[in-house]
Amino acid sequence: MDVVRPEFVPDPSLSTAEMEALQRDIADVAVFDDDHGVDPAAVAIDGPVGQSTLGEAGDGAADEPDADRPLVAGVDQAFVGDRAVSAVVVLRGRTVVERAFAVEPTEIPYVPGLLSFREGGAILSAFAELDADPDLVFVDGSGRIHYREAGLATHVGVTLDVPTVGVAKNLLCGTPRESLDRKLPEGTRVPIDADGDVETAERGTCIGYAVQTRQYESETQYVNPLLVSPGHRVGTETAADLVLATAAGYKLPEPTRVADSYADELKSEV
DNA sequence: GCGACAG
DNA sequence: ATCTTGTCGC
Repeated sequence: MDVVRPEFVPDPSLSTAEMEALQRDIADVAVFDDDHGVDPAAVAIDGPVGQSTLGEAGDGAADEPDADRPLVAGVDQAFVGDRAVSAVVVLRGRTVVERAFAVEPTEIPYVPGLLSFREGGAILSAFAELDADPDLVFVDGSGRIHYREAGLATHVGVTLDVPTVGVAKNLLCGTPRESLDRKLPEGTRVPIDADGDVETAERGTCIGYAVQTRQYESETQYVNPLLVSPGHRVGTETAADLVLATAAGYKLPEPTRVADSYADELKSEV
């Protein structure tokens, strides 16, 4: 996959003010509505909990049950010393059809709100190595849940012009409509509203959801929800639907989970 | 000055 | 993100 909007490629050498200005430009062209053709039901991974399997080279369409299903990718980063490893995995249903990666030196430290300038370059390089063009990409981090509505998932989605969903484990900004500090049942979603920290959105606008993909049986112990938001060309509600549909018995959606372990695997080899 | 802050 | 042992549970 190649960059479609070169003017948005993250440049770590920009000043903070320039980075923030670029994010505003990105948010201006980002589409937080459905424009993707992916039916959550078509990407749903159901049945018993099981690991995604690597597709075999000789698989023909005849015995491939997922042949007509959408391609969904997951991307995740790991760090080795001063280098970032970005790993992309493409799934069709539960089958891994392609993997790609890139290793690049980290130019700048992590700064909340400017994550895409630290990790975006490696991600784009990994996608440049990818032959497939996925119908949807899950990115590890926020999308619209961001100070300028231009988080990592939005930045990557707009630059590649591919539908993306942001999946984060922690909340960057915004206010949950109800407390998340309690045990939420599996399948629950709690709206995240823009607050004073979100400069570009009217206060009260729903910019994402806390999504409970998994929960324990136990009464006292509980799993924290994921924080899901549109990256690009996906609506807020649909972003939550897609995450719930692709969570196969684990907290993380399957594409993200598989990209996670691939990044770990690469870390040992690099 | 103090608190908050994706990965 | 990363540094790390044991431990609870299916």
